[in-house]
Amino acid sequence: MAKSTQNINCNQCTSRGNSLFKGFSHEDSSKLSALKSCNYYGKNQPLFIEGSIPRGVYCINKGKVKVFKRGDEGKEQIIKIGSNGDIIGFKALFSGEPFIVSATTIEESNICFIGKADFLNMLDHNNDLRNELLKELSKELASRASFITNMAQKTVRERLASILLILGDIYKNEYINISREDLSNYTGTATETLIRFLKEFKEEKIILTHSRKIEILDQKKLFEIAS
Amino acid sequence: MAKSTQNINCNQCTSRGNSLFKGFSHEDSSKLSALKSCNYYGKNQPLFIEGSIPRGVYCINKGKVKVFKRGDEGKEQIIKIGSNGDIIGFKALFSGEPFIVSATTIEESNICFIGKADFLNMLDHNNDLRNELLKELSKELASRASFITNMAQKTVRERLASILLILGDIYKNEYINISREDLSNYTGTATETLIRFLKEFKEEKIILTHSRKIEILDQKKLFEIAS
DNA sequence: CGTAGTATTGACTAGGCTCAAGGGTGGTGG
DNA sequence: CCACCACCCTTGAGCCTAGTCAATACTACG
Repeated sequence: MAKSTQNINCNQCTSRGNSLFKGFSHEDSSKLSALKSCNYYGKNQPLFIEGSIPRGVYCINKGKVKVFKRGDEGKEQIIKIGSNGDIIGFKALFSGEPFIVSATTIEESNICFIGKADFLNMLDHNNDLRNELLKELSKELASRASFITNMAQKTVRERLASILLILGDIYKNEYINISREDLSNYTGTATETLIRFLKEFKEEKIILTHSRKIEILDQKKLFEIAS
Repeated sequence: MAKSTQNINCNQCTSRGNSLFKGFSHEDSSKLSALKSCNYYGKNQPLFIEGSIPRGVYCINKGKVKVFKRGDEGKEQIIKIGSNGDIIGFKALFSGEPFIVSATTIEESNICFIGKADFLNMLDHNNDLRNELLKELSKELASRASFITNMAQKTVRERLASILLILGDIYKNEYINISREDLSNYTGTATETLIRFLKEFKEEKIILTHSRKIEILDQKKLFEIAS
C-alpha cells in the first residue's frame, strides 16, 4: 500500500461490494465519490476517540480497525474489528451524542470519510441504503447479544476459540496479525492468560504461530471448543 | 390490572410518551390503534423465543419483559429488561432472520402487537419514526458495548451495583421485584454468588430487602461501587 | 397445613488474575 | 549491514474471586 493518501473512486473500490453501498448504481457511486475524502492511516492511528463528537462516518477501503471501549481503569475492551467494506462510526450519528467507543487502526489502512450531513442526506433519499443500514444495525445488535452471553458464561479457552474463528474470517487468506494485548482485550482476559491458552492450542495442533502471527490449522476443533 | 385483554387506544396510552411513537399525531395514533392488537400476559409467559421467525413488534403498555439469550448449557443471559413504552423485537425485523434472543414477561403485562408489514410500512412513510428508531438502535448498541466492557472488566460486586441502578430506574417508585435467578442471569453470575453480594449490600445499608423485593437506600453508594 | 418452588448459607475448588522476571524481535541509526 | 534498544512476548509462582455442590430455611398458594 502506498504510504500516502490515494483518492479511491467508489466505482473502482474493491471493498464496496462488502459495504452498505453495495447496491449503489454507477451514478450513486460517482456522487458518493465526490462527497467523500480518502486518507491513509499508519499503524495504531486513531480515527476517533470516546467522548468526541461524530462528524461523519468512516468507510474502510483497506486495512483493519479496532473499535473499543475503555473500562474505568483505562483497560481497553475491543468490541469489534472492522476491515474492508466496513463502515465505522455511524451508530453515534443519529443520537447526536458523543462517541462512546474509540476506533484505532491496527495496521496500515486506507479509510474514506463521509460527512454527517451528506450521509444523512443520502439516507433520506435512498431507501435501499436505509434498509441496508437497518439490517447492519440489527446484525450488530445480535452479535453483541451473543458477545455479552459469551462473556458471562464461557471460559477464556472457549472465548478465545470463538475470537480466533472471527479473526480467521476477517484475515481470510492471511495469518492473523494482531498484538497479544489486543487479542487479550478482545477475548476479555489478561495477556498472560491469553498466551497460556494460545500455547495450549499450539500443543494441540490447532494453531501455529509465526512469531506473533497466528495460523489456524484446525478450524473444526476451534468450533468444537467454542461450542 | 385486569387479568384479561384490554384493548388500549394508542391515543390514551400512558406509555406512548416513552415510546418510539411519542411524536405521533392524533391521526397517526388512531391509525396505529387500528393496526395493533393488544394482549394480556400472565407472569413468565413468552412473547417469542430464540430461533422463531419474527412476525411483528411488541409494544409494552404495562409490565416488564426480560430479553435474554441462552448460552450453550441453556443458562439464560438477560440482555435487557423492557418496561412501559419499550418496543421489543424490532431488531430481527429487518434482517428477515430468526430471533437470536427470547423475550418473556416477568410480571403481569399488557402488550400490544404490530404486524411486520404494518410496521415497515409506517417506517417507510414516517421520517420521524425512522429517526426515532435509528436513535433507539444507536442507544441500544452503545448500551451493549458498555455491557460487554462491564462483563469483561468488572467484578460481580461492581456489576451488581450497576444492574441495581438500572433496575432502580426501571422500577421507579416501586421496589425492585425480580427473582434471584433472573437477577443473577442479568448480572452474569451464579445465584448463590449474587445472594452473597446482596447480603453485603444489606449489611452496608445500601439496600433493604422486603422478602424478595429490593429497596435501594443509597443510590450514590451504588454509583461509587459501580464506578 | 402441606408442598413445590425460591431463597439462603456453608464448605470446597478451580479458573484466571497479578506480580515479577526473563526471552525475542523488529526497527533504527551509525 | 550490523548492533543496540525498546517494546512485546512468554513463563513461573502464588493468591483470590467466584463457581459448584450440598444442605437447610422460607414463602406463597392451593
